Amino acid sequence: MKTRDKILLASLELFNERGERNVTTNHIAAHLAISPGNLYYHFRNKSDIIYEIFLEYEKLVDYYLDIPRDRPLTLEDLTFYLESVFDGLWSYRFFHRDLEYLLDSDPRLRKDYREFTNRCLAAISQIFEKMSEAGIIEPQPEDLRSAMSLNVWLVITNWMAFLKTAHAADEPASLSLTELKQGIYQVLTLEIPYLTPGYREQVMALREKYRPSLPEPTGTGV
Amino acid sequence: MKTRDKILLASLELFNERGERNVTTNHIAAHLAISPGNLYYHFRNKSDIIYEIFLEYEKLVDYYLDIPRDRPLTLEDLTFYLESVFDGLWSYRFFHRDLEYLLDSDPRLRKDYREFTNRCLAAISQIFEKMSEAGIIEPQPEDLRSAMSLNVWLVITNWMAFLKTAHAADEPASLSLTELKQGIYQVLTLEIPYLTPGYREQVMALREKYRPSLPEPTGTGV
DNA sequence: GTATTATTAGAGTATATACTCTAGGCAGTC
DNA sequence: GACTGCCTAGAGTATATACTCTAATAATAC
Repeated sequence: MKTRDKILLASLELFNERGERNVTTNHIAAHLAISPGNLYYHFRNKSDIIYEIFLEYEKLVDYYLDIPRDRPLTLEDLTFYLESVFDGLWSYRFFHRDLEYLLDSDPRLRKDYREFTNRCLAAISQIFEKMSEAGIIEPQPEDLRSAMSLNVWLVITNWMAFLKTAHAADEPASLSLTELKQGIYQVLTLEIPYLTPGYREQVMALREKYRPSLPEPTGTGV
Repeated sequence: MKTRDKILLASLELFNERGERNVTTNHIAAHLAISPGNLYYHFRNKSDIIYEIFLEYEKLVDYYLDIPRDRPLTLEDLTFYLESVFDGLWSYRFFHRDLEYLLDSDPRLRKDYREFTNRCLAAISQIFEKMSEAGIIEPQPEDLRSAMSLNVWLVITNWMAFLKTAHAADEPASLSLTELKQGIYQVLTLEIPYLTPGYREQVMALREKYRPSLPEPTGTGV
């Protein structure tokens, strides 16, 4: 593997583990046992590394959220979208953690991320539309659909942050992909009232699969 | 005003404006035209300052979310809760921005914040319960109510972060309290399907007041 | 007034961080 | 073997950051 790619991979790994704020370029170089000079030969600065990682993330999600135009949506599609999006979120989980700071320090990233958000919102909205065409949910006015899409987006992108704050610091391996996917339970909660009688039970069963195991997802602990 | 209080106030102001990460103790001291030594006479470290600000925030929200036990809830109550919570969010907006980092660097804060979250979730849940008692929304099973409360919490606490990312960097005074309160529109969106026929119109009218003025709240801009 | 305590200034420090610069190695090519 | 272009090492730097230390000043108590 090329040094350049190794740097991207190691950065992503360290960022995810410790948070971008706690990972310096020197850490990354040390982790790879290469010199800082070497790292800076491949990337102009830290922002550039982050930007390239974002491009990967963007590509991945765009790929997942490619909605078929030629056929109606199925429940399997819905499951796939949800699972995929949370997988992506997990793989690039450092990103949403320090989002504001990252966007403030890189105008390119800010612009791209804004467009990315808009694409995601449009995709979510489209999924709703096709779900109603498929008779899974009741049709909704445009208005409501876009407000709901936004709520879905808010829940998805912030579920992880919530989980982290809900955890006690000393809990080992304090966040797992399984836990993260309980976010799907939360997203499906948003859709419950709109389900058609024909699909209600199936979706509720799907939702049940992601129900948090603890009585309270926040884990009062004390 | 005592120096100690001035430090807290200036810190909050600077944190809100520039983000905690971009504000050093030296900045705070300089802003107040006092010496770093003076600042450290009053606070052991930066974490202590943040912790005390959190205590204020906590106190404020706890005060707002004190649910009356002796009488049913009205729509005015609901409006008050929503307005107040977003006011609080606005006044201490730096806090949710760097939340994860802050919690990671101060175990005290982590513990307190977790309990705070649980109290808020309980309050939201209670509001739902009392709203159904008052006949504003249909009664819901405990299960659904707590999942919905969590969604409300996610939307509320992350609405601001979303707004900031949706903004272009160069927009002047890039975030206003008015805009922030469009979050109320999003929260009320969550409740629409559960409204009773008797209250539906009133709540929808209330929601309408907070509707974003732009066609798309994300402001494609380009 | 004097003693005591609370506050303040301001220079200073250890450490970290992002990033630079120079010198050189290594692979291929003629 | 020498030239070229890509890659790498590693020492080094300017700046920032959180925080300390000492001495002086104001406030208060008696």
